[in-house]
Amino acid sequence: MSRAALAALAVKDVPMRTTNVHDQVLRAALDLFATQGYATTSVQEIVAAAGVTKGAMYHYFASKDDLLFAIYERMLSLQKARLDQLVAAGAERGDAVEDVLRAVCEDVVTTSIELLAEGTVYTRSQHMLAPERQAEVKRRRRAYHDDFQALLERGIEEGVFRDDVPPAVLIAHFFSDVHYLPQWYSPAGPETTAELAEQLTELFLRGIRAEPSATKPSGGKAK
Amino acid sequence: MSRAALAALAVKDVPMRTTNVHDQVLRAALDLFATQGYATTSVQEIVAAAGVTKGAMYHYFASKDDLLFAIYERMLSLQKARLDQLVAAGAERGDAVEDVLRAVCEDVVTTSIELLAEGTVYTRSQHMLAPERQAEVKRRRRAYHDDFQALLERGIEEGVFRDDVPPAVLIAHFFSDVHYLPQWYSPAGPETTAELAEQLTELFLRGIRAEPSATKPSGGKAK
DNA sequence: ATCGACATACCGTCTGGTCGGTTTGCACGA
DNA sequence: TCGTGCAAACCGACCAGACGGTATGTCGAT
Repeated sequence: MSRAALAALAVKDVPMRTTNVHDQVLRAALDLFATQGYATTSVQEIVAAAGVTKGAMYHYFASKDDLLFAIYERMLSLQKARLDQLVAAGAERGDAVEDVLRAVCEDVVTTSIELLAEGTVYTRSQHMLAPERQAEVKRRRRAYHDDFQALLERGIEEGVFRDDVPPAVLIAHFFSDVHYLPQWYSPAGPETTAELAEQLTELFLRGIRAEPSATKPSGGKAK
Repeated sequence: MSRAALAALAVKDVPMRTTNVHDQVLRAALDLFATQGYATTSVQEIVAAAGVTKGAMYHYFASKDDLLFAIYERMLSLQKARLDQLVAAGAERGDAVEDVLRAVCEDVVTTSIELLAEGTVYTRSQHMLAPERQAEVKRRRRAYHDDFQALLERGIEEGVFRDDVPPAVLIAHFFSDVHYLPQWYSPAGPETTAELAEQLTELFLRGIRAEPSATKPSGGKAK
């Protein structure tokens, strides 16, 4: 059931509204922002690429900034929903922390590859957002990290993850991989998305696992 | 000796020319580009912050783009020089691959923290460079990665690093940490730079080491 | 007749870059 | 020591154009 629910959260299903213009403009903006950057893309270019007029665009969006924020909003909502979904499913099944974390990490990588253009924009253009919007993005990302951190801390308490590195560093270590994807990953490359997600997740997990030596007396829960 | 040579490559020693104006303008540009972004910073702002006039600036720099490229140039030269230095020193001493790699990684992290502003600009503004300049940056970074990859491949051949993940993925896994630093690291944070460099390097190395099981018959070289 | 969905023409602002001119630093001959 | 010449350093007013955004109008559906 939860698996089906997760599948229902596929990228394409997150609404870009039903209006055609809204849709088209946002798609064109995402594409242009990702390839040319926000500042170097004019509203004229966007509406031309979308096949609409400036009047139409400004009927649906308050400003160019609004257009940019819509891209962030969509991405943040989607990723947060998937994370919540996976954590809830893991809790329901009583999965071991490491299994939940592995599922989460692989999902984040996979989703980030599907949202490669959004990822490019996210990294490059965050500082172009209006200050209040920037704060909103930070707030949302913070909320996301908190959920992720809770997972890590549970693992640390259970003794399966190392406790000699601050959780903040562990988080940065993982999300660096995710945020770096748009800068090197090419769909034309040799690996499949799933393989890459597995590999990156494995590298991360291997790095953060507690040393097998000096196991605590607390009962280890086998898978 | 090589240690002294490395120390001689400190950040501050890389020339920003001796002319005061050149110096001042570049510093102001770096600062503003890092905080506001390239496109949203006007030449007027830069020269005002540097305390010079536009005429003076255009006497030393051909264009705004030139200003941006100078920042990249400086950073790339410095990092490449340090990498070469460390690899050469390791070869001279006959160090084990893992020790050389550890030294390199820690140095990259440390240097990247010293060049935090440059790192911010690097990630955000690469697409604003003139196409030829963009290609030049890519070329330089490629050269850097090739040296790094040689190190990894030597380790893989010797059996100390895992061979079930492509080197390209291993490289991305490490440099993601480096490139992500400007987005989360704060000098006001709890860890010292050296600690953080050690931690990130350790996480990386732990991830890429070959499994201790199934050791190859080739003689393992103990440290 | 009212309203949402657009189209079109237009505006004020700001930008990167230029250019003619002036000042400064300095070698050199008398 | 002083003038002289000359190039490099520097000034700042100016420009052409592009940009985000708006005001006003049209049109079909209800």
